[in-house]
Amino acid sequence: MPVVERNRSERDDAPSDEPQVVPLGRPRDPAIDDAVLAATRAVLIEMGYSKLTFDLVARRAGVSRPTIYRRWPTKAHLAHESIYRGSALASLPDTGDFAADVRSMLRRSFSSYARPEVRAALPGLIVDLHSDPALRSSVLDGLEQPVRRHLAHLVETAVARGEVRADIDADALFDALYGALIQRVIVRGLVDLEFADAVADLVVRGTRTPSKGRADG
Amino acid sequence: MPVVERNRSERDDAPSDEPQVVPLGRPRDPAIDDAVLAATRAVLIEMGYSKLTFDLVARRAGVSRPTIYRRWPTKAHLAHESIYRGSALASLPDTGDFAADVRSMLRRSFSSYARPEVRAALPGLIVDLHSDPALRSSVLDGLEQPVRRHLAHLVETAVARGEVRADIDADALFDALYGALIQRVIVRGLVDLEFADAVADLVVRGTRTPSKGRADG
DNA sequence: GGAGTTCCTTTACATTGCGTCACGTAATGT
DNA sequence: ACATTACGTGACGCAATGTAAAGGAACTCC
Repeated sequence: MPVVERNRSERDDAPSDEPQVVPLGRPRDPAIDDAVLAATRAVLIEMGYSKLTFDLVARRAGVSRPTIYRRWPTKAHLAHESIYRGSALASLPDTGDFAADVRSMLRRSFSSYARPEVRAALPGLIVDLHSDPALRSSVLDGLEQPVRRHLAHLVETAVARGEVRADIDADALFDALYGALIQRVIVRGLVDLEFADAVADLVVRGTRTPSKGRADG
Repeated sequence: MPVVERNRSERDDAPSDEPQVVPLGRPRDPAIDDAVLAATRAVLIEMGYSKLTFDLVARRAGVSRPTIYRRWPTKAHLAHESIYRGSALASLPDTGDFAADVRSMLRRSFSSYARPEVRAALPGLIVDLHSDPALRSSVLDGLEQPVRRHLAHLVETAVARGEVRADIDADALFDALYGALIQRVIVRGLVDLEFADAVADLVVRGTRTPSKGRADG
């Protein structure tokens, strides 16, 4: 689900009902995509986002610079797609146990953020997203919005069960949960899974209706 | 309290007991410092951190490029000091009311982060701090550590009063509170003070000992 | 098989920011 | 006067950017 509008359309597995336009000319070499993205991840890990350059990635991938430009218009696009691979965040938990579901969501996100290339790329990506609203919205639509919406759903049903206070704002809750995660893993560089559990526990306690507060630890 | 080691030492108001070394030669023009930092803030707001350039700041401040290099070695140093001015975070609240103190802390930090130049600079600064451990530690020592320590003190006394559970980790609590704030204000760009209050309330509720949970909204 | 199209590489180019230097002049202290 | 530092000007080599031209390669359609 590439966020980027590639020059050549219809390369992806989207099973559209369109008449399946077969592209003309020599096809792109898929091995080059993989090599470039892998090289990008390697450079991100070893040198960080700010020292990531097209030239460096090109040399490392054994590919020419114009070839990379043909696929990704900016460093942000390149870095984003390089860390997107493997972020299979499908199948969001919905067991009916609010605390367990929140904890599970946060754990999955934690393991995504904990990857070294993600830790190296995210802050720089956030900077660039500020100056490219188009990329920003497509990144968010693809990655963040589904999770945000799912949390809103979990909150809604938990409120209906009387388990969570009705004045809880799911949007603010998401920012609190994921902001904490980002601060811990990305900014501070600490990758302790216990933190994710602690934050989930803390926040879930905070959302509970006072009457139904359980007394366990 | 500049985080940067300037070339010319002892320029600041630190009332050291040293024999007060008077610098030789022509003194630095303080007006240049102000002009450059103001220009930096302006460029940050108008163009963002990634497009902030020594040349741009120099032209805007009516100053030569080498003059800026003489004072600040890197863009990160320059940006940091430009947003540091006015971040008077002295006098941390300690009234004995845990909830009120946490809320007060977050509100103050909120108003710091809400400044447009801070919002524009922070993510880029975080990136650069990753590749410059020296700058990183001096920035954190000056800005974050005092707040972090103060929160630890508040937690400690609240635990002693039986108001907060003993297994609460103050360090994790700080990351949760300030991560949420950063996510909301810096990453998402929303500057609603209500969020700061909501997060403080949420987290404080989560820290309470079950037995002493109050039943108000 | 040929035409048309796109991919890829190589080489090159102008542009921009970086970081530093040398020079001349100005402003302070001893 | 003298040493020392600050500042502006102009210039330098370096690196990355983004683009372009030219030539061979791979593919589809006719």
